[in-house]
Amino acid sequence: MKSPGKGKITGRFDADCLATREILTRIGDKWSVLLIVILGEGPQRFSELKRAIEGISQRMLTLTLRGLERDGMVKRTVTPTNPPRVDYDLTPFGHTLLAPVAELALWAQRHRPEVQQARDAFDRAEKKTVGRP
Amino acid sequence: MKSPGKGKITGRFDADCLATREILTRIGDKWSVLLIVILGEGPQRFSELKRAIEGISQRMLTLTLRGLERDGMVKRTVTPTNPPRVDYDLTPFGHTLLAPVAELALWAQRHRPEVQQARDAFDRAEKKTVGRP
DNA sequence: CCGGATCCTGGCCGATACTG
DNA sequence: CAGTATCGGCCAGGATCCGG
Repeated sequence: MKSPGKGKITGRFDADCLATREILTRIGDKWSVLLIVILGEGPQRFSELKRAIEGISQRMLTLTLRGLERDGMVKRTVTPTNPPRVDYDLTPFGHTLLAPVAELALWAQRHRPEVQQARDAFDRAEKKTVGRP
Repeated sequence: MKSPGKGKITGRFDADCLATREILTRIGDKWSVLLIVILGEGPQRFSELKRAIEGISQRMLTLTLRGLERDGMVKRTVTPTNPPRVDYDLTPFGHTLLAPVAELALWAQRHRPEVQQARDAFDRAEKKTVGRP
């Protein structure tokens, strides 16, 4: 988030929407939710995660994990063998987030056709408005 | 694009996580959730929304509303008086999204202190690691 | 194997000005 | 009042090299 202090948003949603925006900024990025869901199935090492996701860059995987770790949702465990081994796991706190996130994911899966349909209809309508022969 | 035709992400999350990413891309932006919540209280006209949010630019309000309308979550109603009047409202479909979103928002409000705390702890620990006197 | 550092690009978003 | 158009800054995020 940005620096608060000047942050007056609506007046009545003050704390509520600030909190919501904060968490949405965390998990609303490109990879966080996916990581949370995958880690929800059990601990994984770095390279497993990287292979599991397959579209993510090493950099973003590291950054996203760091962010989640910083907010207490992910636990990072280093085993100083050679070569080194690093495992990531959801904390109990992270698990409490898993529930509402899964809820949202479920909604997404259930209603995807409707969204697609609405989207197509909208685009068709727009095209008609624009293309006036 | 990596593997055209055979888009394999994780193998089993294929459709699920695609759908999730799609919806998160929609509502994970800067203003969508806020708009959904506000519109959840009833229909509002453009200028009311603009005043209600107070930090949003005219441009982003328009764009966000368009996006939500495109996906079938918001209904736009024009009353061709003079000056013109445009009302926005959640569709029934939009209302079904309101529930899981509210769930998430609730989580955010409930757990904000813990996040803050974890964040602080993490930053302190990092500082200790860096600053070796 | 893990992840830090650096460069670079696309797009998001805000500010402003202009139409109907 | 409601919306479009244009410009510009900023940052997320991908590619790559390097170091432990």
